[in-house]
Amino acid sequence: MVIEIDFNSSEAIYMQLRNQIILGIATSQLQEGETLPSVRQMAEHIGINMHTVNKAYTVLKQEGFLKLDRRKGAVIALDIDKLRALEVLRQDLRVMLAWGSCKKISREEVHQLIDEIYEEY
Amino acid sequence: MVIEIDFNSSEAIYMQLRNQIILGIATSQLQEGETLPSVRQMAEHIGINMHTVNKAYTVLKQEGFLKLDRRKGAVIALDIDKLRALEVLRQDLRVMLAWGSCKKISREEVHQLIDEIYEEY
DNA sequence: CGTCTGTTATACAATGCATATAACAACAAA
DNA sequence: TTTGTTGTTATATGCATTGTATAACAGACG
Repeated sequence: MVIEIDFNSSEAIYMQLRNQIILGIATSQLQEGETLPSVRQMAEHIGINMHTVNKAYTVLKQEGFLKLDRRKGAVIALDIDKLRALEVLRQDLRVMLAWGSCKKISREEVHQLIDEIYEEY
Repeated sequence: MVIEIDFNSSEAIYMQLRNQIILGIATSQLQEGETLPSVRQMAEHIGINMHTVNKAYTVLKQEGFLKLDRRKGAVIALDIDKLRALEVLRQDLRVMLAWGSCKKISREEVHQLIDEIYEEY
């Protein structure tokens, strides 16, 4: 799986890495049980510091996407709390859709956008 | 319109204020041409610093929600670049839906969530 | 033993956030 | 014209975040 970091982005590097790994899981490029490169390997590969990768992994662990094992390294392991996830998603979508609504994006256009994005999976 | 800031939130105060104003516009509690309280009044009202309000207003201006007038103060004025807005929304939704997909939230559940949120408008 | 793993600690510089005080120019109303 | 308001700008301080750097530790494996 290809990881690309935009060093000119205002988004934190560890968040970019987090997002790309989540996208990788959603698109089945990364599958449950699969191991990610170690923090040192990944850091070397991307050209960033070890601790920045470690922070991304720690966040992913906290969010229920990874399990960190001293033996095996970072393993994709999904912990699913669906009710909680739906509530988080609802709060995030509220602001985002309000933003879109102000930009005159209709409900139908949002639905279409959702379908287009889900086609990528 | 009631503004409520959560000082314990990890989200920046100026972003909370920005989001609530956007929600206010989307729900028609704030309408085009209406003036917001001045930076000093709003700061006094919420109990935060003037510059924090100013930053929120500046962001909203930059995003095309406000016009700042030395005479009238901060006026709701929507500048709509729909093509650009759709692209921004798509990028944000991609990560968010990937996150939800990992949490086993189906396409249909997202559609339903969208409808529920749009009901609030 | 040597090498890998995640983990932790410390330090440093740069940036972002929030506050504080102060001043300025432009406008409105007294 | 004076007074008060507006957004705007400047400077300063304290604190947290971000990213980097170096280092060490304990557990696991060959």
